[in-house]
Amino acid sequence: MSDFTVQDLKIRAREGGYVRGQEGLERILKAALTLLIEHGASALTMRRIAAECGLKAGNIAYYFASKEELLRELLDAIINSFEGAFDTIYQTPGATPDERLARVVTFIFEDANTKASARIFPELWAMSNHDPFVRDRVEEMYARGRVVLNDLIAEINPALPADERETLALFMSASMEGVGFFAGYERPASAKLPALERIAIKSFLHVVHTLQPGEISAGLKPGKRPRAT
Amino acid sequence: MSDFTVQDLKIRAREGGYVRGQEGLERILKAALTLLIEHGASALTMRRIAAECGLKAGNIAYYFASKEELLRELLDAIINSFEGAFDTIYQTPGATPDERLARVVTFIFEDANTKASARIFPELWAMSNHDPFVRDRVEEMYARGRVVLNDLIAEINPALPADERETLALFMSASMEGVGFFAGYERPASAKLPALERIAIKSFLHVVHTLQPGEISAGLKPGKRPRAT
Amino acid sequence: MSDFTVQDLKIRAREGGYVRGQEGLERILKAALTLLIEHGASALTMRRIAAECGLKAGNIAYYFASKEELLRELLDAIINSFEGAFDTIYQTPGATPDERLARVVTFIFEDANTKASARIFPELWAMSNHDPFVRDRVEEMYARGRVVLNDLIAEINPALPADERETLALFMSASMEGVGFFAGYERPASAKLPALERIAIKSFLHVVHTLQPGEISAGLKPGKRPRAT
Amino acid sequence: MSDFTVQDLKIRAREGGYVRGQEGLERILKAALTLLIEHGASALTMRRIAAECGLKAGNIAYYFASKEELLRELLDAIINSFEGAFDTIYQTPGATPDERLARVVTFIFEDANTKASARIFPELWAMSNHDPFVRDRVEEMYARGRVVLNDLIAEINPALPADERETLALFMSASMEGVGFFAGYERPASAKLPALERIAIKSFLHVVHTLQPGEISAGLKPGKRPRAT
DNA sequence: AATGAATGAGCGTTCATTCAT
DNA sequence: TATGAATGAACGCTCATTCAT
Repeated sequence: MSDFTVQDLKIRAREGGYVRGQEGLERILKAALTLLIEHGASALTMRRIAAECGLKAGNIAYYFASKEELLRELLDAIINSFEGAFDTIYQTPGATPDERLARVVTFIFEDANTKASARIFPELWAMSNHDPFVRDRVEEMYARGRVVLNDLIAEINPALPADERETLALFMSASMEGVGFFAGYERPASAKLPALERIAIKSFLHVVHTLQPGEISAGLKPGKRPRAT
Repeated sequence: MSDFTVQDLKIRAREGGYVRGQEGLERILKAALTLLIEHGASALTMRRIAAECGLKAGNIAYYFASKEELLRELLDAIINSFEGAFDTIYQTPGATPDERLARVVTFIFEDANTKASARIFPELWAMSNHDPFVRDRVEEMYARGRVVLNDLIAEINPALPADERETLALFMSASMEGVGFFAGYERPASAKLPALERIAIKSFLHVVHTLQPGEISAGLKPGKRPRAT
Repeated sequence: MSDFTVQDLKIRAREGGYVRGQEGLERILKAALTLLIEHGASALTMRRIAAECGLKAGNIAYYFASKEELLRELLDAIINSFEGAFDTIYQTPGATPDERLARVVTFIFEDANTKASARIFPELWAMSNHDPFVRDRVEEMYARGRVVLNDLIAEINPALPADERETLALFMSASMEGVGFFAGYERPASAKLPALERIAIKSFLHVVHTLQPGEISAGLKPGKRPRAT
Repeated sequence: MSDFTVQDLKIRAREGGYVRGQEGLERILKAALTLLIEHGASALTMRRIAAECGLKAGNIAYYFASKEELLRELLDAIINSFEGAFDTIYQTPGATPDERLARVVTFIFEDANTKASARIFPELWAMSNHDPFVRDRVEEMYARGRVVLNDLIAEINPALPADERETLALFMSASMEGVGFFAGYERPASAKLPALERIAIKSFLHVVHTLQPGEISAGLKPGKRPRAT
């Protein structure tokens, strides 16, 4: 995933379609992805997509009943691609759980330094604000990504109950996403990515190792907690 | 700021205008903000803004020479409002630096649970991607917010050199922003915000207290570091 | 007239108006004329006129009930100015009628080489195509200019009946106007103006001197006539 | 050409289009020409053109990428039409050069008495004032028309040097244009066209026959010349 | 006498979509 | 499959005009 490009877009097979039809479908979706990356969601007009893939606007209607349908298929393809990358990379073997956790962080940060990720994710976030379909798909993607973190937390800190484990995974995932936004590809702070990565690994490992069951549960005044650490 | 709403938008005074003109200006910018929050940046068309505030499109052009100018004034007003809130809240006195840091985290997370923040910030991020003006203003706002974190880090861990302090402030700020995205207002995980807040406070305080000068500098394999924690 | 500028615009006195009112009126009309000369009839919008004279668009409505009224007053002022110039210069004394006719031609050609004339007249012609008011005023102006030519023709060739005299005056006037269009100020052929002037004088004088009564009347095949000359 | 109408507009073939597309193109340009003739250049708005030819404004944009492009194609079509007419009529054989010159004058004056010419040319002149593209195309058209006059002058008065011949052709062309403006179709003086035509033929033939080489060159006081005729 | 504020109509243009070919 | 042609709605913006201040 750290070098995901337009070429890697995973596009659904066309039901009962001929080879030619599948080709057209892929050309259209890859053109749309290129535009999304290079010029943002506002560039996703039927005409521009058509121009980008050498077809005419009218022809796109043959493949997609509406623009909305096109966008949803594009979103599916994008998310499938990222999820595929997640699967591959999370399976990377590592000596200890700590090392494997560190490796996941490294991978996420490398990905954030990628043009495709740095451009696509903010667009997805903005879209998901007002399009429930996008919101659900994006949420689903992240949930799937958190599974790996969850497993690692369970290995490192088996005493932690499942819901607290999930909250912790969410914290780490969200934290890394935030760092990606601020210090990703072409961001002014992107030079600080290695240092941020070390901070992330250090603090994540510490909290995973030291979090006590019940420590983050409700009823405790958050303002008081810190001193206890 | 944690309950910032459209009503709180800080709008510049109109020079030499009548009362009616000032009202018009405020109606327009508040209508634009409402649309941004409720329907996203793509809803910011002159006609929709006009309809939202009960004016006609031509009259909007009387107040703003171009749509771009309107958007920039809106952005200024939004950011001024947030910065004003920052100032107020950061000045809240606290017993110890740890407590004040915890309070900042609490504040940020409360704000993330606000509809306005949860809706506005993702839009700003998406706009930033293709509008340098937006990017600069947003970046400037966050930089200003990091100053407070910086000061707190310096109090807690005076040995840390300035650049590492800044990187750490960036990490915390970005981390909180990410959590806000995932667990903010109307997000499925928003119920977990209190727990996430405790994790954030715990891990931030730990890393601020324990980070050694040079520890995050280049030359160290990030994959090896974690074990040291 | 050969050095007519915006400053020379003759503006009607404002009935019962105060000094200040007269000033405003003149500022507006001179601004309009400047725009007409510099940027053409399409630049004559209320806003641009207002901006040109330092007023606001709303204020122009105080002086002129409508844009049409403004344009008609502008047209009156322009035509009065040109007619005034006609009067002055046609009265220039000359030794012989031939010399006076030559002097008129010289004057007309000098005027054609003027920025104001070269810019204003084509606009007037275009306007007059679809605005009867403009057409009538322009026609009236030229008719008045032809009176002088008429008198000169009567002096040189007294045998010519009045209607043929008028036709001849019309021919000369129209001919000069055409040359002005092709070789006037900033036209590619404007360097040829002196030579064109000599051709005009030579041919006009010849035809005025030699035209026989009835020679141009109907009933004669125009295709046959030439050989008789 | 003397009876050039909208129907005769020469419109370029549409490449690779359907029959329907060619029809659409012609409907649009003819509608535009009709508006230019009937209501002037200011009537050439996309919506009015669309209404005139029974299409919708959006469809005009399908044929022409911009209004400017439409206007340029219209101008090309108009000028091609006039030039085509020029070619046809100038080739008309005539007994003597004098007769052929007279015939050209007759033709030009007949054309001036045409609604299309009387309306189109003033608009073209006005457009020329602020649109270099129009200026160049119009100038080119007239230059092409002058070639015929040039050839006739060379036949009648071979001693005249080329540049003086060209100046003389310009004078005649401009003179006729001016007469067309004053006495063309629907002008109050249009009844006098036959008489003006005879004057033109008489005076043109005289000056072409009698002009001496060098006579119109610089150095001679124009005010003195006339007496010599 | 002048400005500020507002309107309704229209501008050139782009958009997603439909449908015949 | 693919294009050409057409539509209706909306876009940002300018216009002349009106009216309260």
